Amino acid sequence: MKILLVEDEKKLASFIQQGLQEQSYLVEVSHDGVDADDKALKNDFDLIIIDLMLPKKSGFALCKSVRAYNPGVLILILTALESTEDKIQAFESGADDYLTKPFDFRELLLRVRALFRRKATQGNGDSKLQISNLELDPAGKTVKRDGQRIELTAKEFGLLEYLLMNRNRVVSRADILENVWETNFDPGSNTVEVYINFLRRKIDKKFSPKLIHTVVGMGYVLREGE
Amino acid sequence: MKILLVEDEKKLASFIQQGLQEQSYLVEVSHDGVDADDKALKNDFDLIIIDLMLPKKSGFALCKSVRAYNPGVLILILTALESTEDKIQAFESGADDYLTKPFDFRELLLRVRALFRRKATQGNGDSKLQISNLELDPAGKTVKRDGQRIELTAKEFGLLEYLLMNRNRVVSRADILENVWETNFDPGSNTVEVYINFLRRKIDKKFSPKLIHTVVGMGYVLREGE
DNA sequence: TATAAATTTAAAAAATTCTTTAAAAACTGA
DNA sequence: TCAGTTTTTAAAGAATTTTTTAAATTTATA
Repeated sequence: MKILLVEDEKKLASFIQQGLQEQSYLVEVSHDGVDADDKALKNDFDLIIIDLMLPKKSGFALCKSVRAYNPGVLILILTALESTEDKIQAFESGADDYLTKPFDFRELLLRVRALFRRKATQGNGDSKLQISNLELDPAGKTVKRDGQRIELTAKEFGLLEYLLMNRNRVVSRADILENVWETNFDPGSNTVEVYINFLRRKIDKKFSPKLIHTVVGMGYVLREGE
Repeated sequence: MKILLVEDEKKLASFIQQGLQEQSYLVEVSHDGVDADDKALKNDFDLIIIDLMLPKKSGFALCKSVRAYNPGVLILILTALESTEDKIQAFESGADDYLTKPFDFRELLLRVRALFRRKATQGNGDSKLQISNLELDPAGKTVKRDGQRIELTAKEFGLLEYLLMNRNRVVSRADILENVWETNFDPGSNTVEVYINFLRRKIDKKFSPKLIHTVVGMGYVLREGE
């Protein structure tokens, strides 16, 4: 994932850059609006993080211009201003999200992840996920097994989607909690187990082959073979 | 996993030490920056937890110096200071993560685990491992011999994966304990031997050539030749 | 070859992990 | 607010895995 960070405060920029790189994102930094516009045009970034207060070209202007020639890119606005006015203007300029300084780095990370996730489920609007006779449509939020529509709640859907994105891969409870529940910890609760059970009841019980398998001591996996 | 804890407040240090040891991490404690620097140079720690306020040598200085001669080690900074300035400085000094006091011990544990996980997944492509007609898929946690699926438990799988990563290399019982059981000591038990035999029964007994070999007095090795 | 050390094997005991159910808590929408 | 739904917590029992124990076997060496 390639990210362009546009921030003129150099210390903050390098702090954010480092943090993102540790999460193995590819990060380029630009310190003013004109340079950023240039870089954005030449490279294919997935996400552009823009500080509103920029030299040479305002964040809003940059946002608009980038959006004009690249409708697909994600844009996250950073700013010291909390005003509703500014939020509105940000979104009107084409931003996808908005974060007020000062912020906790973890929060930035959360937003970034959420944006990518959103894009991922959006981008393949027509590419449904499937395995065996189970089909999931991320756009329409529907699930079918043997052509038969199955109703899932939001969490159930999220879990199934995650398992499906990782089919044939064993995912641990921690992986699931992190990606579906978006929390890293769980002091001894069994939410995941319970939801696996919910899913099994709905998508596996009356059908064959069984798709959800538990791998004791490791996690769960969605696959056709035993 | 070996951890060095650098914290001058002795009560807090021993509290953290105890908590980490209960999670079976190996923990050494140092009460000042100079001693810590010394220890870090002589031993091969996986993680160093550093309190910023230290006698003799500041946390930042320690962090930098440790990072200079050991780029691979993980560093977690503890501090009473909440300022963004300090966070930035911490990351600039080469820290991997940052935690503000007072903290819930479980949160510390979380961070520690996350750091280890991050480190582990860095070099870890999910490419399959194989030797002769034995194949192991780290992502799907499956093992095949002659194309035939073999069921292994978590520990058996971990052991085979380790042997496979070290194929043609004799690994001692101590190596195995450290890397598969993640403990360095074993008060006169034969767990490793027992597990080697579980594995032999499952992956070698009905197949040829034999792959697991005993090197008396040294350990075990996975290889094709005798 | 005899003896001690190291390794293998099998069985049981202990510990952990999973499933399932039920009920409490937290949301949601009328 | 209230009823219905969804999500989370809790707990018991089942299933499986891990560890221990101890005896049998093999290997090294004096």
